[in-house]
Amino acid sequence: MRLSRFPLSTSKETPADAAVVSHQLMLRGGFIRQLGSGLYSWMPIGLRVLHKIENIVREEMNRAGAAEVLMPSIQPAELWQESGRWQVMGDEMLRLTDRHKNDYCYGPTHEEVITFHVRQDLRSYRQLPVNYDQIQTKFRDERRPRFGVMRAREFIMKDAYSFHMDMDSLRAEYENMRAAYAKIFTRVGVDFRIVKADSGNIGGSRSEEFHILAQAGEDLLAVSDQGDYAANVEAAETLPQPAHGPAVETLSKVATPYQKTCEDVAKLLKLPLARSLKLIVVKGAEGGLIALAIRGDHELNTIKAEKHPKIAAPLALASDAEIQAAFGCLPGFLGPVENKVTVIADYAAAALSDFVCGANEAGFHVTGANWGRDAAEPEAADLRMIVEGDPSPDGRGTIKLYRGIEGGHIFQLGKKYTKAMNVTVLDVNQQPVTPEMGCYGIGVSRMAAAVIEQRNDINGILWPDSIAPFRVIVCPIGLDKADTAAAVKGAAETLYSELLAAGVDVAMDDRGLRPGEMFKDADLIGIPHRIVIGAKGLATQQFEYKRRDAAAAELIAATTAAVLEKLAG
RNA sequence: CGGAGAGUAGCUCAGCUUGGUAGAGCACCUGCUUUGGGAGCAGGGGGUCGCAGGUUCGAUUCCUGUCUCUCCGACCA
Repeated sequence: MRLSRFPLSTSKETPADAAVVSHQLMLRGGFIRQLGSGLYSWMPIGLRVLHKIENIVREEMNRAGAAEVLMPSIQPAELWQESGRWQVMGDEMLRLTDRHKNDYCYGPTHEEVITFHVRQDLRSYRQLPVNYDQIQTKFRDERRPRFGVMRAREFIMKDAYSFHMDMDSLRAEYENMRAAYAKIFTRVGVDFRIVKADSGNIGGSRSEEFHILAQAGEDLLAVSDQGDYAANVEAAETLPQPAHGPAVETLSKVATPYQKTCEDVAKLLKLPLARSLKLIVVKGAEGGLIALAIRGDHELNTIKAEKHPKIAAPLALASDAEIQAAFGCLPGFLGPVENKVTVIADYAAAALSDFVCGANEAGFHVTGANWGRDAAEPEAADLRMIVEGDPSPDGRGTIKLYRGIEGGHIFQLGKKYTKAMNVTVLDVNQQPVTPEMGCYGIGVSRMAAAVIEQRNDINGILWPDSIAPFRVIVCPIGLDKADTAAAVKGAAETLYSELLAAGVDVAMDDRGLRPGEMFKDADLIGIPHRIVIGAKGLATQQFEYKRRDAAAAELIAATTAAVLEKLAG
């Protein structure tokens, strides 16, 4: 590609609205342009990157035995009503009505559509297992789109859906996809980590996320410093603790007129925060209220809470009025002592003795509270967010927290959709069987941003060769100098055409810019290899070669063969 | 959805408090000069000041409404 004909629009200034480095560099380099909140166009240079990522994904999916399809982005409401998700998805799903007043949505995902097609086409166990994949545009009406294409509303996703006669087959395909994903992430050139995940409203049992480690990541990951344990904090278990110690202190009421939080109470009483206890009151699965007891220095994990059989899902906090009626005071002074609401305590909270908690009376807390003596021994459960320093749930090492960008997510869905949508195939005994299902997603457009988060420096992006918009850029210098221009131009043109002939993805910077501008642009847009051709070097039959990530340039022989050798190494 | 902020030239922003019909830098165009890290000089083009009302002789400026965008939080395959 000749840059003189390639619409490249770079900028020196950092756009005001971009908060993270990938968004800033994608805008400065002209990779994307914003159309509206969470809506981005991929400009020519950006689309080259996107296509390279897509091609890697496509190749590896193909190699792993998936069959590519392309499904509509607009989907009829009926399918979503069948699966039950027309209600569940809420405002995140963009709903549309056509001229006949029929309801549709812009697909946020495609479980329903593929299941519909499978129901049409699959009759026999002989047709299974099968895995359909597609690379396609999704729309999710995020409450708060941010960070450019990292969390856009419209985005490109590779999704895949597999169908199986039994769980063994599903598990095998899950492993197959897991391995394919690892290859994809490796080829794209990112540092990633596979972590245990919550499956969210998509449903199903086993699920893992592929995270690209980066400070700008929106997810927190709990990783053992010794073992293999790694999980999204949403899904990271905490371990049961030994039974609490004996009561030593006597229960006494203390005035805490202005202290409503555990932090404030602990500060006032000069006690460690870890000896305080808070109650979070939620609705029970069978109606009524349930009080969740959490240690003052811990945080409730709402996903764990709503999975508890006694707690209503989705999690619903009790209203102030309900709390007033049940406890006789408002949140800020609640405690398990002398109350009639069922308490479920987090393992760590259940292990407390001589703790501080609300007195169920506005303006007062109690110290020296003990389970068994002052409050009924509670049911203990895993309810809290894991924190740094916790023992690893697998018993090996200690948890450290990292930030990650979710680049992929794989699920064993089981029969959730095939059952809801009445899919059956005949087994060898001519009996109808509801197939098991798996699904596997990669955020293709997000991946481009995630790579930049990991690979950038003061001058711009450092693309890996595999997804760079161009692998090499040829920069002829001094094209306006009457005496040497012809020689420089000739050498550059020869190199350019020979690289093209050799199948190298090369850009020729024939825009006639000054050297500084060419170098700044090449660095900003992250071309991994740069060949500079100038009169100086040609005088000694040399080109200058510089890797984007190298500190300095080096001189090489002024031949295409020498350049190819550098690219190979 | 709660809180905060911003909409003025392609971009980054000033001007608004105290009303008198708009500026800078970058970018762009022309010419000259320059050619190894976003050069220099000279000249030039470009904005119904987000939109709609209101107040006023007069509104980018004051008032009201509205739309959009961003940030923090909550939320989220």
